[in-house]
Amino acid sequence: MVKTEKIDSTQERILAAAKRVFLEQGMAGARMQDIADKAGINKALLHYYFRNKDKLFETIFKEVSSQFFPKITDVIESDMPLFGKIERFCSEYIDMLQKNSFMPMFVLSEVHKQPQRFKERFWKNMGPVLARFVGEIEVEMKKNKIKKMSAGQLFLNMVSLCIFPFIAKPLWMVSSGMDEARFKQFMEERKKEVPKFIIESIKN
Amino acid sequence: MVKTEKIDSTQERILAAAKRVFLEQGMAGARMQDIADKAGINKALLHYYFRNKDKLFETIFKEVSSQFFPKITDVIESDMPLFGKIERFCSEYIDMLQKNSFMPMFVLSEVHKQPQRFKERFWKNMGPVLARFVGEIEVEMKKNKIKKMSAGQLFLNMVSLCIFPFIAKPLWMVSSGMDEARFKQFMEERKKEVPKFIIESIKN
DNA sequence: ATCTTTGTTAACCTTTTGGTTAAACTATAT
DNA sequence: ATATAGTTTAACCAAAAGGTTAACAAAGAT
Repeated sequence: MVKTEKIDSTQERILAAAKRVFLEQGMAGARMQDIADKAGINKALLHYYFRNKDKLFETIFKEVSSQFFPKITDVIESDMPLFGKIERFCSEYIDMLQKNSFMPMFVLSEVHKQPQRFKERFWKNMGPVLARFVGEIEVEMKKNKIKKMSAGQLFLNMVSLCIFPFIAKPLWMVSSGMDEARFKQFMEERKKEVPKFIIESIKN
Repeated sequence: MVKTEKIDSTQERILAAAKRVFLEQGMAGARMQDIADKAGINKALLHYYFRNKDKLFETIFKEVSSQFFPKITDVIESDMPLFGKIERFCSEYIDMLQKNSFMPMFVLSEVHKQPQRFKERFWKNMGPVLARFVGEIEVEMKKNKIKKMSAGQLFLNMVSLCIFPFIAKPLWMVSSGMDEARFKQFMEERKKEVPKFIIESIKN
């Protein structure tokens, strides 16, 4: 029906605008007026759809963060060899971040400012996912396929190498003189470089 | 003289308070009243010392960011072998960040929000520093001491592994269940783990 | 002693910002 | 046609936040 279509389109325009503004400015820096403008609507209408800034933010944060925490499960449960899994994880994760390059800064910055709130509202069953990956790594170590090292450190290395470049992107572009296209290409190379770098380091 | 001492002590209390608040909340989230309270003074006095929020922020940002951008020069110009330099760089940098763990998120988040402003006001002669390090790496590659790879990628890997853990610290603590002490220990181990990880990967 | 400069405060002003209201418009069902 | 429920807006409000003023205190300089 026409009605539903229109409701959806307005709501979607709001969500799209809110996402853009929140990702760029963060919760504290975002202005409701700015969101309304970018959605092409009146500010009151914003409050009609989402009672207040907090509710709107939470909606966006939920959506964005659910994407940010990668579904490692798929990769782990596949029956590839460990190195293949690392390759796939890095490559797919970097690829996803490339399409949402503001995501890491947004999520981590907000968690940074309100870790307690984050823990209470968003941290459901993320623990097991990490634990499973760490577990698998430890198995490979015992089988002597890879060097002995802290699985936690290795995991942190992996995500650091994938995520950090997007957090440092503006700084990196300014200091290296790369433009958007060149940066994209640089990240493209990284999809292969990062897993190679990791595997080279841990293989026995 | 007594006079100067008192001026300094008030100004220093302001700067200390401002640093704390800006590092925790960022420019947009920081409140002048909050800074005044934490410095134990009237809000008007804040404006007496620093004309406005922007000026105060700039003062803090300058100070913090100058620390954040490490003086690689020292390390590079020393006549250690490359691997020694990498070890020293990582270890010293992680050590410094451990004493200022909010620094990375603060600097990068602000650069992220206003890259243009940052470029104009703060980006003086940082280029050469990076270039020099990259240059040295390329020399080692030609001497076949290390594997051939993009020096830019390698440099980005290095800083990623050093900096990212502090950006993800709150998230990591929540998801791994580490407390402050355990995290500190974890980072302590990292001072050796990171350079080891890198060297293991690049050595020929 | 008193004049001047510097430091400090309480009270006030202005702008920004999140949020509300009441009225108008739209579409659909009766 | 008209009642009704949902959508949209202009105008408004209250609180928060940045910033200013004018008066007062402290310390030196004359």
